[in-house]
Amino acid sequence: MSSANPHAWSEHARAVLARAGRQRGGARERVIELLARQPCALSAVEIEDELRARGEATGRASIYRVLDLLVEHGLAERVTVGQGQARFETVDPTGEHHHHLICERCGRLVAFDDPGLERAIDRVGQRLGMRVERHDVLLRGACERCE
Amino acid sequence: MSSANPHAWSEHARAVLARAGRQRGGARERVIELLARQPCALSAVEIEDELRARGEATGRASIYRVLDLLVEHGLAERVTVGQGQARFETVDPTGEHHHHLICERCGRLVAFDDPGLERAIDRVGQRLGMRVERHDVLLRGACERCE
DNA sequence: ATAGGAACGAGAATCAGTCTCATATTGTGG
DNA sequence: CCACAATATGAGACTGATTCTCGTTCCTAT
Repeated sequence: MSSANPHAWSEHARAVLARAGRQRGGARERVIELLARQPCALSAVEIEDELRARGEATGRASIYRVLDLLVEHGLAERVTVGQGQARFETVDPTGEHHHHLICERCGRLVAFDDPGLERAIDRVGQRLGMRVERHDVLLRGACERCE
Repeated sequence: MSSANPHAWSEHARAVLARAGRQRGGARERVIELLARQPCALSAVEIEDELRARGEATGRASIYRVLDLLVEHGLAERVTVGQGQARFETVDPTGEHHHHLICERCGRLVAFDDPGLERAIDRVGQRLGMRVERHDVLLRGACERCE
């Protein structure tokens, strides 16, 4: 789930990085632009392939660097959906966040948010005396279309 | 978190696999026995090393095969904690399950369960019209010791 | 005891992700 | 506009986990 306005996110991302003293660069620009217009999380390999397909081939190392940088600055989130690869998606500047639900029939990945779930997680953290800084929730099952 | 009674789990696992028409075999037996007595999730590599250390060296392919088989039959669960490797742990035959909380300072992995969280997840599924068959929850932060 | 399907194991292959290092860009101060 | 120092980039080697291949060995129902 990218922000409703892809442009807003990419602008925001550029601003945050500039403020952090980062110079601009082609690879970064390409990754940011691509990520900005995605409806849901992409893996690094998908990004690499997609950029190459568009004739904007970009070094793998740069892609991972940009992704790390975005995550580090809270601009993107690393989503671990499957077994072996991480996916990345933009984080809404307003701070809203969400979780995913994956249909094990068709592979569709859907984002959702739920205040009740967030509250339940907060309570767990308190109960266990742990400072929960982040949490990943992934629901697996059959989506409406596949049921 | 294995079942309170490791013996019960390994017996159960053997029974389920026998019922499924699987033959017995040394590698499987070794992995099941090892898994049965673990307090928490082990990675495939840890299993391989631990077995070798005990003089029960077992082929890597067999370990992964056994693990897949266990997951397939609902006897074990794949827990994706970090970036690059999966961990596996026994699933209690009674159906009870739990989630994990990882301390990002010391790497300690702790299991917990929480009915409130389960209820919140059920509600999300209903609200979204999805049949949620499984769910993964991972809380990341600082544990009491590290805070 | 034996045939045929399972299970095994060694090691090669794959795949995501990381690292290295030489080169190219960027932005600042002059 | 120029030089320079900091940063960004890319090719490709490398790593570590997992998967694949395939010949061998083990089970178990006749």
